[in-house]
This record gives sequence, C-alpha cells and structure tokens, in this order.
Amino acid sequence: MQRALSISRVTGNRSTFPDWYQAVVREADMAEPSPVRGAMVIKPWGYGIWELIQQDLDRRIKATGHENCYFPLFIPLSFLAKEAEHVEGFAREMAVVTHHRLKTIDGKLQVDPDAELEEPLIVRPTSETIIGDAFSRWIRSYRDLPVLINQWANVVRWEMRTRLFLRTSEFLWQEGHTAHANAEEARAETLLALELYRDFSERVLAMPVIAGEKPENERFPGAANTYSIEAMMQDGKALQAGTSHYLGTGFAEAQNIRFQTDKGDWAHCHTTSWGVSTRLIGGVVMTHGDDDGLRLPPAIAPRQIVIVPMLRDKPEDAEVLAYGEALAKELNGLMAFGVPVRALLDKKPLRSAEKRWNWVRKGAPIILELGPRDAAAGQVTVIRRDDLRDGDKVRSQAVARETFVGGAVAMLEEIQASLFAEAKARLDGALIDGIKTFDDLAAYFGPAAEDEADAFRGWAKVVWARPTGAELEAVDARLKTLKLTIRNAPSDQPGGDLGTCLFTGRPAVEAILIARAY
RNA sequence: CGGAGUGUGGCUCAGUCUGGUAGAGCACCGCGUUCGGGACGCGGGGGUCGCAGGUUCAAAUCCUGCCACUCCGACCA
Repeated sequence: MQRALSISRVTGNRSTFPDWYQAVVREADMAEPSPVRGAMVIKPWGYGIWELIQQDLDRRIKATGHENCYFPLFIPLSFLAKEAEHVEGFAREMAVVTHHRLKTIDGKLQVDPDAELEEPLIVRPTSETIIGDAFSRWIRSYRDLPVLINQWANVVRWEMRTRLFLRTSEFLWQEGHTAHANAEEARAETLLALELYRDFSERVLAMPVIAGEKPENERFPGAANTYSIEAMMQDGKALQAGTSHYLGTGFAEAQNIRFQTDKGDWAHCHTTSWGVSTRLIGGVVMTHGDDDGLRLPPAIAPRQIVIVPMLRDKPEDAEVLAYGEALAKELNGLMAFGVPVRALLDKKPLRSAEKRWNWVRKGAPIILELGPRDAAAGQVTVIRRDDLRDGDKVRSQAVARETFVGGAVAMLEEIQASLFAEAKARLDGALIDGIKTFDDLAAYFGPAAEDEADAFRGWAKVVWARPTGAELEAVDARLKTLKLTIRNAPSDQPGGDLGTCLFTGRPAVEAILIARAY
C-alpha cells in the first residue's frame, strides 16, 4: 500500500504547496511548532542538517580570513537609535526586555514593577550596532584594518506571520561583520561573501541560485548596497537565501568607528555585514523535496547511507546484524566531500518496511537493505533516494558488497550532482527572458487574485532604467498589484544594447529578475 | 494591526443546526500470525470537547465575554 505524503507538491494547484511543505517538515521529523509563538523546536534530524551547514560554511568563512566571536544577545536600546534608517527598519519587530525580576503578587507570578531596567534592552534582531560599538574601541589605526569577524548566533525578529524554517520569530544564523580602510576593500569583501554563499549554496546544498544586487527599495536598513542570492522553489517562487551588505560609512559615522591613516589624519571605516540562516533548510526542502518527503543532498545529510537490516526474530538475524555492522564500519571509514562518510545501521525494533519509509521521508540519500539473502551472497540491495521509484514500485538493485563499497563515495557525489542538475534545469527552464511590456508581464504571471488557481510560474528577466526614489516606488507599487517583486539585478549581466526599460520606456541600463517571493 | 476561518485523545477529523452525559481513522501498548516492498487479527490505554461565566433537570451542542491557532493582506534572513 502506498501512503506517500498524502499531500502532493505538484497538482497544478499552488495552494497545496504550503501544505506539502509543512507535511515534509513534519514527516521528515525536522522540526515542530513550539509553545512559543512563531518559534520552532528543531529536532535532531533538522538540527543535524544545520550542524553540517555550519561546519562547511564555517570552514569557508575561516578560510577567507574571518575569525569567530560572540557578542551579547541583549543590545541597549540606545545603540539601535544611533543609525536612523536601521532603527526604522527594525523598530516594528523587536523583542524588548524591560524588567529583571518577577514577584508573586496576589498569588500570581508577575513582573515586578519595582524591577524596571533603567535602559530597556532589545533582543538582537541583528548585531551591527553592538559589534560596531566594539569596532569603535578595537580600531585605532589603519594597521588594525581590516577587521574580519563572524558570529554564529540566534536572533529574534517579531514577525507577524511565521513558517517553520522560512520565517520564525527566533532563528539561527551566521553574521559576518567587517571593517575596512576604504570603499574598494569593503565592496570587494561584500562580493567575496556573496560569492561564498553562491558557491556554498550550489555545491553543498545543491541549490542553484542567482546572485545579484537588490534594488534600492529592498536594501537592508542603513546599507549602501545590498546583494542577495535567490533560489527558485518548486512552486516557482523566489526565496532570498542569503544577503551581503556594503554599509558604506553610515554605521561607522553613527558609531564613531574611526582610524588614523598612514598620513596621520582621521577616516571612518567602511563596514560590511552578511548572513545566512536556518531558512536555508527551508530552501533545501522546497528545492529537493518530492511526494515521498525530503531528499537531502548527501553533503548535508546527517546520515548519508542508512542500512536497514531485514530482521525477523529468527536465528539468522545475528548474521544479518553482524554483516551490517561490518559494512557500516567499513563505510564510515571512507571519505566523501572531504569528511568521513556518515553511515548508520538502523537497529531500531521496528518493522523493516516501516524503517525504510522513515528514511525515505527523511531524505537519506542511500538506503541499503540487508537481508539473509544479501548476507549469504555477500551483496547489498541499494535504493537511491534521488531515483526512488520506477513507476509505482521502489527501484532497488542488488550489488556485490565490494562493488558498492568501492563506488559508494562516487554514488554520493553523483546524487549530489543529480539533485543540483535537476534543480538547475528547473531554474533555467523557468527563467523567461524577453518580456518587453508591463502588460506582457501581467499576462505571463496571471492575476494576483485567486492565487490558488495559479499554475507554476517561474521568474522573468526584464530590463530597466534603474529608476530611483518616487519613480522606483511607483514601479514597486505597480508590481505589487501582481504580487511581484524585484529580486535582484543578476551579477551576470547581458552585454550589448539592452533596449528600453519595461517601466519607463527610457534606455535600459541593466537586467533584473522579477518573481513572486517568499 | 485589518479580513476570513478553526479550536473535540499524539495527528486528521465526525458529532454542534435539532441539548440527553464522547466517537472514527491513523498513531501508541499487549498477544499471535507476519516480515525482501508503506501487514493483518484479537485485546487495551488515552479526551474536565480552547478558557471563564450564563441559561437548563441536563451543555461539546444554546447565550455572553475572553484566549489561541491557521489562512489572506501589511512586514521580513
């Protein structure tokens, strides 16, 4: 009997996609809603994915010269007030600590009115201000620059609506913060981080992205330039998967981050910040998941090869288990993606069919079934999660044990590559180029109302004159009527004459991506 | 914060209109038969029906107030 997920992601009905997403997160046992509004409990399988993301990314961040630090969770309110745009951007979604003690009053435990803090503390929504404060103390001379630091932390943004991994009131992330002597270096740093994210996303998450600069109205509050990587989900919507900001000297001026140059005069630092979060996990689900659940790229699978022994409470069980133990040990001695292979012999006392499907739902890249026949013949039965079904049947193949072990690393790499290729083909195939007028754009994406009835739409690449200020706001408002947003101006720009701007009719200066977004 | 909807065992829900003292499927536990393609039979545990008032002989059901959650908007890694 087939159960699958009971919710398909592809029925032509977009409204099922969010349900499918939630079903995958639940059935793959990654996370669950918590008693705290908008905050999730990340379960071992989901957290295991995050740890692997952290490990790989951390290595890359350190390899580019950054060092890890840790700054306080609480930020004095006055710090935030220093950068005007920054405050305005975050003020509406802040958790604030105003008291430091509880008291039982009339039999009820409540906030002690006598324990009010002199200055309220905010729970960090991001750490530019408190790190900037440290920078102002750390930096005295041009010899101190650049300062290149990163922190792994949790942050809180009091969002109105939340979704597991994609938008939670508390989330985990990495935030890089750097200070430089001049704009050129800081801009280069911003692009270095962007490229690091692009490469990481594609190689490790097998999630193709388009890197580029955000239009002025989508910038991080207080930033001079904001860049993003954008990934296409299986419903055709865009997910901002990472951002990198060139902050100019705005934060430095607001926080007095100055240094003496080699000529003895004073200059403000040029700063940057960049981050990716647990949202990446949501992106992986919506990029690679299918109707049987999650499919994990092997590089971030907490268990890459799971051995399911076919146990039947009979004497030959011992033999099967011994065979499995030895195999797991041998596989764990191999290296894939630069680290030891993560293989597991699943000895849980569950029916083997049930165990197999649990691992299918969790997205384990390779599942090996091991029964008495395999033990006797010195073989393994291989199921690949990226190529699970042959029609309605599960596709499995018996392979000699040595052959499998010898090719296991290559198979993991192949799965990694095939997941990427599949997602890349979807992105390339759904990135439509050449729409020239707003009406054509509207016709292509369909009406914003009755969104549920919408078929899959990809992204449109159009050209524009990069309007600013009020003119840009008008463009944004027009797009909003179609629930469309400008994602970014891809770093990889077409050459030659671009033609005329879709919005203003003036000569176009760059290509931009337009899409519905998360 | 605006609009709509929903709160009943762990999950999905029926029962509410028409008041009579709580059900199904899945999950869980036990026993048996099974086990290489998402098992079956028998037995069992688990719910003050979101909360607080009210009406009534009697409330999951009717009335009032509150709370929470979901979806759609505005906001966002």
